[in-house]
Amino acid sequence: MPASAPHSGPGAAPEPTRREKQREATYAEIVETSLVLLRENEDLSLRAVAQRMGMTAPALYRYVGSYSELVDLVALRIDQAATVRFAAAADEAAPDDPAARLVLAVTEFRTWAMGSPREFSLVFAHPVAEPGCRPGEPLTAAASAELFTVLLHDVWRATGFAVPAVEDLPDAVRTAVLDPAIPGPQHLLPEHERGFGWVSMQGWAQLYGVVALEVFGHVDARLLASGELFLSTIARFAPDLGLAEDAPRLVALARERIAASS
Amino acid sequence: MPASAPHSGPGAAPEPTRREKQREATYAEIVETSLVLLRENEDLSLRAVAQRMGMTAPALYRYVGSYSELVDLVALRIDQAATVRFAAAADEAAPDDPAARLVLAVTEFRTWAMGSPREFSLVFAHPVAEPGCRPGEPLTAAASAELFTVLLHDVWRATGFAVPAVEDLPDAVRTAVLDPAIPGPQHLLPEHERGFGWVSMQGWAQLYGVVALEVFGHVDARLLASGELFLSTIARFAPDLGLAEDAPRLVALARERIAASS
DNA sequence: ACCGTTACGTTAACACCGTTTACCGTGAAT
DNA sequence: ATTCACGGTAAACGGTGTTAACGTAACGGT
Repeated sequence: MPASAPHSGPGAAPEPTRREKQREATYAEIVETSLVLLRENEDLSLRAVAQRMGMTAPALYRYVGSYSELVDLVALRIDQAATVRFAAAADEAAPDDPAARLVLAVTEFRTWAMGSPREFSLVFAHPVAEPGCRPGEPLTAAASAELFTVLLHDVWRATGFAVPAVEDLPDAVRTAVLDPAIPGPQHLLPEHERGFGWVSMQGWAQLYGVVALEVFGHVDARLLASGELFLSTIARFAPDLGLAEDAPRLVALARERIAASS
Repeated sequence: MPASAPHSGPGAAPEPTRREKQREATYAEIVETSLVLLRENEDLSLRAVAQRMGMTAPALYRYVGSYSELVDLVALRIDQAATVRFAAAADEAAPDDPAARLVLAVTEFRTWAMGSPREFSLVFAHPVAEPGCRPGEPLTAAASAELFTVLLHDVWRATGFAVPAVEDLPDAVRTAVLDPAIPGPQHLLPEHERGFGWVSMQGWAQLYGVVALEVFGHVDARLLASGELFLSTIARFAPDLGLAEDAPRLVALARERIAASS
């Protein structure tokens, strides 16, 4: 370990050397080139990425250990990029309207997924959990999940919807809720309010479920295009979030956004 | 076209000649060999299938037009085989207990999916809908979907749960419901009762969603193993099926089955 | 019973893939 | 100025889907 740079006190910034910056740059270029390939509907391969960068395939092995490692990296990057898109959608609503913010974000999630099915598959339909992955480990590609959790949390603060008591939860749920796998505001909650995490997971299951169903097309094509299945999912979940009164407005908001993006 | 066989009246059975039977046999052997490969966690490739059959890869092109066509065929076969498994699970309940039959079948669906993630992915996380697929076309690999529709229909006949009026449905939903993409008992319903199809689709979305989420592991691993997310989905949907009173019993039934299979 | 046609299988080859090996120039560090 | 790790290359191995050319055996009609 080169303690290299002078004038760097212990714990100071890593002081990236020229080599390191160069390396970091090509690292980023590799991932970015992969994104371009996906966007242009060509298949992602080491040779294709290398060729677009003016390199040869074996050179990439100086940066990634294997093809699947590249895929993991790309999936992480996609998740990040998509998340800023979701966040931007949320920001189209007023800051004091957390329900609208949540609805806009999840609607953007659906729009993005249906417009970028390859990317969606890479991030959300991948064998993310190896059997050897020990339980309780934080999930990868969780930036979007964290965003949705935060937005849901804001709704909770606004409506104060009912949340199950921690002691009433089944054992497995309680231990999972007390030690969340997704980073976010749950960690700051007092233990007796951690039931919120359970509602959050159920909501995520609803959202992921209907979007995956639509993306993979296991539903009537006409229904799919209209987005009514997605809208009905929102409408059905709204009451659990203390938004029974707001449901028509929120569904209209989502419907409008879907219509605008098609 | 050889009108070949003698004594074959018009419209009679195709009277399969020896060649045709032989062809059909190898056709089936190809698919069956593919299933074995999947079951043994080896990757499905034309060469691997051919080798196991004592043939060479190009010979398979006499039967399938391409690799992806083989995959489609295998997916169809998997769906069929899995469906008989789900039906067998349903038959473990009394014939006059349609709610239990439905719950056992969907629980078996989850168990199967988590035990055979490769097969599940092949059938349910595949680009089933090409952009050129015109709307209203019957879905492939719909045997399981049809089974669940039938079971749900039996529940409806028993409990008579509320179903939306056809004229109240959004346009896209109404046209889809009046001309269902999934074969099943909906076709026999009078038009004013076709709202059942909408409930059926919503239920399918719930089931598919939570199972896909669990299979692809985008949820806390401990939660996943316990199956509580799946159970809560059942509990949440039961009231919509007129099974509010029955919910605890049905959830207990599902929980018991999950515990037995792990 | 013969013959032509058709179906079914082979081998060889092409283009692509991930991955490993051996080699080598350049640039940073001592 | 020398050393040496880093970042690149070309060549090669085994694998994939796919096509072309070629043989052979079985069927159908006369």
